[in-house]
Amino acid sequence: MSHDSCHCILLRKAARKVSSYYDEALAPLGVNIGQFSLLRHINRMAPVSLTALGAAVELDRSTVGRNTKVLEKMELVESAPGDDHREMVLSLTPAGRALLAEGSPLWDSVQDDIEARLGADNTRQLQDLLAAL
Amino acid sequence: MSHDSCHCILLRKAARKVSSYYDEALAPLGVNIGQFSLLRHINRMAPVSLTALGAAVELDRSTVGRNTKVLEKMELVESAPGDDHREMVLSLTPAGRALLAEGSPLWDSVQDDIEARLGADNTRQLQDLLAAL
DNA sequence: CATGAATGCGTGTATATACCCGCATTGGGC
DNA sequence: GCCCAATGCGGGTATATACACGCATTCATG
Repeated sequence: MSHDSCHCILLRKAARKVSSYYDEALAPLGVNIGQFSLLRHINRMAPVSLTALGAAVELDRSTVGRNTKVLEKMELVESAPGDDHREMVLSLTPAGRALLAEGSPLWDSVQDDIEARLGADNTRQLQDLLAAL
Repeated sequence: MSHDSCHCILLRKAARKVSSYYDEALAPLGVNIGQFSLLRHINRMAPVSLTALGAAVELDRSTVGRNTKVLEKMELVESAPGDDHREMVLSLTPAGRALLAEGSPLWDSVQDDIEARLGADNTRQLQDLLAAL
């Protein structure tokens, strides 16, 4: 069987490699794919709490908190106390929205490259397989 | 198209999720899948330098150095200066070999579970697709 | 309305991962 | 045999990620 290559390690390698594609494309904007993905989610969900954002991106709340703090320092995201004073609600700054607009075509192009390399059927198949894990 | 879900983010999610399967199985031994994978490689390649090990697992040398340092503290791996005095060569301690023997069936069982869930054909397909990325 | 449970966060700690810099050692050209 | 380039490493820094703990706030129940 395939009892030599660990599925987990192969997945990690693939994730690192593919991440680097997106990171390179977004590098001119000074953000990486993880940050860009967060910006997209914040844009769509704003004003959004850390907990809700974490649930949406399936990352630990503390992870999201630390990652968004970097985006705040870059002045792409701003946070304010929510109506519920326990919450911090996040939204994009104008600069954040601008970056999203600039980055979208770059993101699209990486996405298209990957789909072109794999083919449409294989792309769908890959997504299905990943979801089935 | 699939222009909503980022291939990269999906891959990362899948990698985290699958990693957790292996991690849970190996938890009784006190190591995670990344460490277990390193132990396997060191066992196969010993005595091996950090640079060679990094090339084998496709990780940065400094990453491998830091990860193996943890394994050294656990006394699963030992390091010694190589013939070339710039190199540090790694090998498993008896405890490391014992852990590898104990862990192998646990690793196999996660591997089997995944393959059973996907099916043999899909497993192969997934590996091919990951390699094509 | 008062109090204990639940919720939301920040921080500490640990691993994973990369890149860069500086130091030590080695090796090749002369 | 000497010197400079190449190689190997450690440590600094930065992000990614999770879990556990403690604090503040809210809410539900009596």
